[in-house]
Amino acid sequence: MNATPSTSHDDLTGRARIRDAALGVFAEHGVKGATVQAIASAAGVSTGLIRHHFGSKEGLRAACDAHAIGALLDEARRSLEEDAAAPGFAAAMYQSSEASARYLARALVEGSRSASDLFDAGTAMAERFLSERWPDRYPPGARSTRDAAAVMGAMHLGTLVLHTHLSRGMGADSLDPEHAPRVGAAMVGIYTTMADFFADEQGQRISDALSDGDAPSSDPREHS
Amino acid sequence: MNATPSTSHDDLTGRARIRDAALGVFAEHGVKGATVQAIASAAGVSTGLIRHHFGSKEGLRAACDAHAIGALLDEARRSLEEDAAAPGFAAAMYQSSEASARYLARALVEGSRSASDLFDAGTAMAERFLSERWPDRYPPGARSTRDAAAVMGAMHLGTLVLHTHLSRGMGADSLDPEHAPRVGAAMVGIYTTMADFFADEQGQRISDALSDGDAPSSDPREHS
DNA sequence: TAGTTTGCTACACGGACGTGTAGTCTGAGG
DNA sequence: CCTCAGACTACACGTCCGTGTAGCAAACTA
Repeated sequence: MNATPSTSHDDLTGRARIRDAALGVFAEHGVKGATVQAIASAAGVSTGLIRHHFGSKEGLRAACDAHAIGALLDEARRSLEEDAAAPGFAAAMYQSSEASARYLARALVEGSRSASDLFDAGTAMAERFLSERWPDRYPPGARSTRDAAAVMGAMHLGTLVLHTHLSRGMGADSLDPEHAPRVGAAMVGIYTTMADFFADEQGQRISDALSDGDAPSSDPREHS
Repeated sequence: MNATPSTSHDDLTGRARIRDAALGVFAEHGVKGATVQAIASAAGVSTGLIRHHFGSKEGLRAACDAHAIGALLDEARRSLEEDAAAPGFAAAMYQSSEASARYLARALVEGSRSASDLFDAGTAMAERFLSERWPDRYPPGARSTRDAAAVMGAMHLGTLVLHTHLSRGMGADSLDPEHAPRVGAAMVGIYTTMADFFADEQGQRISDALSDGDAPSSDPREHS
């Protein structure tokens, strides 16, 4: 009767087929853009069966949230309670399926409780990571620390949410496990390269201008 | 009769009010989730007037694309044709209104021709920026260069697309011109800090693992 | 002043979609 | 053999929403 327990003990059944189909259709067209008819067709069942199993479209969406994000969220919260830096969380994110990743990307934009909680958990982990390792630059609880943690979360998840455009630019599916490491490698390269840039004279001017509160004039690509 | 030319010579009129209202409703609920009735109510007009001015819902969407993204796209393309690094483009992005930024964020996820073109233009600028400044690390046309440019674009635009979550984490609207510079400042800090991290012993291991093609095990927050 | 265009509204049509209902089939338990 | 529960389907209902039509009032033209 409850939704979460039967997420994986019962797979291959109609219920699981519907959920997997919904994951894909929701990810591609959004919750509003997806129709139960399209999901039913993709799963090879009738619309009535969806209602039978999930009660309503919103119930199906909640089940998708629980399946695609719930496990990640649990892992993230477990990592936050432990003292050690999260080994399980990163592993869980990596082994989450491509379909779940696409769904999560949509959920982050369309607004989902689970997705928001996951973002907040990631931000909390980033804040602890920063303030434990560089307590002088990122004092725990300071505004600059919270800013940096939130921006870091947004930047990293940006590669997930914008995977369509990212894949187009890379010439390969950025969510495919075969190509995904290229994203991480590129990020490391960007970090070191941009650090050099902002240490230079011109980059320093931009950095100073940003600290003052006005826009720079020659930074290629800044957020809106 | 044609749609694009009258985007700004005629403001304050009903047409402009509809367009501005649509920008907000589309940004908040998505194109599918938005109803012409809701847009009409927000603009204080009837649904018939929307049809009179824009022909259809899709026509209104195209007008929103042209208004919110067209100017940015023109500026980006102009910057790409010139040799100098884009001063006008960054300035245009900064002075684009908050409503346009929200709309662009949605358009990037829901799929819009203009938004995709803008992402590609930004990626092209980033690629030129990288390969001109560090030709040894980022040779023009190399796969690693294209990867880095695309990832850089996705990361920077991630702070725009995920502005809802980012604002929650920062405790202030990240799109508000008053608080937006904090985002840029945080990014600069993250670049320098993470460069230090990846230069360390532990970070080096992660960096090496990413270059090999398998997932690391202790990086807090990696893309899916 | 008559005619035309333009901005705008009210209202109805038709289709799509979420939801509700009744019913069939299969398999397990007594 | 009976029955009862669960999986599953077919079909109808009601509503929402995009679209189409008709028409009014003001402004501009001649």
